[in-house]
Amino acid sequence: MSGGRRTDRNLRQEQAAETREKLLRTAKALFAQNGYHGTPVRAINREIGMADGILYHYFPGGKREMLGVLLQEIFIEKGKLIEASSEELDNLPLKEALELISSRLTKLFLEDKDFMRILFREHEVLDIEGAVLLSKLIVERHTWFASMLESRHERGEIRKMDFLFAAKQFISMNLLYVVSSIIGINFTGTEDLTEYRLRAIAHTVDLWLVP
Amino acid sequence: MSGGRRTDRNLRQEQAAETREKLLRTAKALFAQNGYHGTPVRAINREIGMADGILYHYFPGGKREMLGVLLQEIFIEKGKLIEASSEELDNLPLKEALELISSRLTKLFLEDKDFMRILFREHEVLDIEGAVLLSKLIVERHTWFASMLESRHERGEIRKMDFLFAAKQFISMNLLYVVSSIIGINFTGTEDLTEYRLRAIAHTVDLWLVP
DNA sequence: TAATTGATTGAACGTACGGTGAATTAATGA
DNA sequence: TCATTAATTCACCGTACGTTCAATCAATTA
Repeated sequence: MSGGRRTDRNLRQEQAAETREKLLRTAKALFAQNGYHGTPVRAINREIGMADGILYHYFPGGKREMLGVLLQEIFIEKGKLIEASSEELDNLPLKEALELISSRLTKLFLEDKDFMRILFREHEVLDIEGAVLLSKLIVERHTWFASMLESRHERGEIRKMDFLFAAKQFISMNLLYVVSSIIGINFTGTEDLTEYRLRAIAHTVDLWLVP
Repeated sequence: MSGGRRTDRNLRQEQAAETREKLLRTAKALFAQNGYHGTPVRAINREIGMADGILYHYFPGGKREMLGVLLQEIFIEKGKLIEASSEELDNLPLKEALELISSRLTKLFLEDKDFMRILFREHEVLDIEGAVLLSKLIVERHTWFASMLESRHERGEIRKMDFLFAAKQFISMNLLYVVSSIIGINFTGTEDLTEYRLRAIAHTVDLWLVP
């Protein structure tokens, strides 16, 4: 109207993309809040104030396709986080290194806690191997962490031990808390995550440092 | 007919109890196989070859009531298992004691693995605090285990450390494997449970024994 | 302006499910 | 034998859900 020609090439495309994006964001929020099975397609449409058919215009595969798209999104994001600055860890003292690893691992899962719950509680709805991707992510960290421990041993910082298992143990302890909090069953006897993590690290350092 | 008086007091009661029991056993099997939400009431009735209304005759609360009954059953059973022979552990060498604890913990969860999955994946269907009971069961083991460690330290068998946390760590490592296998996501990078447990124990003993 | 394209609508479909209740059947006790 | 009791049947209800599609509307283009 009052504006000039056309500020963007096509308004339609732009609005369509916006609608699609709104659908995705709303679905993610509702999935997080009520779970996948707990979220009717209608609730998503209603939430953005559009009619029932709209979701199938953008996602012919329906609800399931949306979940797939969202999971891929999440995994790409997580991948970036965990890859960040692997080498700087080597130069930190054991305690700080453990602290960093622990906090990253925790963040990795808990920053999308409500949504991640779908992976744990409803992952049978996925044909794609979301679960496999996730466990690969973790298992690869085991060997990576173990080799870090080994080099620390060679530097004389920590005692000799089964490094792979030490890595598994440390990661397990952190993971169990996270998994517990995601599936809603407290296995660790702790409410306060930060305190738990700090004590876990102190305990581990105490056992690992050369006597 | 050919038999004498009446071998049992009342045939009706007997058959009714049998029907009720058949319903429970069938429900447990189907719940384990397909999950709670994945098991229609009709499937249970069809499986025992009876009509649709029958389930509500014995369980007015429907499907949900059945799950409640089954969970109580399971928890009573588990309680008995974990209580067994606490003191004999004290007299075993560290390695054997850890082995026993680890195997009991594993058995506790895995002997009803398929059914336990409901607790982890669908426990939101329960008003009753099945999850709370379960975590209590675990957390109480932490302190029990920690005090066992402390007395071993006083006997000079193991080094000084944060005993509560040592207990948590050991139990966590075992639990994570079990939880992984129940929810179907491999967090431990291991397929063979027995080997995993043995190595975990060897690693732990190595760290704990007095140098 | 007129034709075209595709985004959006909303009523409707089919199905699966949990649940109900009056009718039926068979065992029980008088 | 007959009345009573309760186990069992099954047709039926209401609802929630995922999904479809012909119709409508608005933006774009010729």
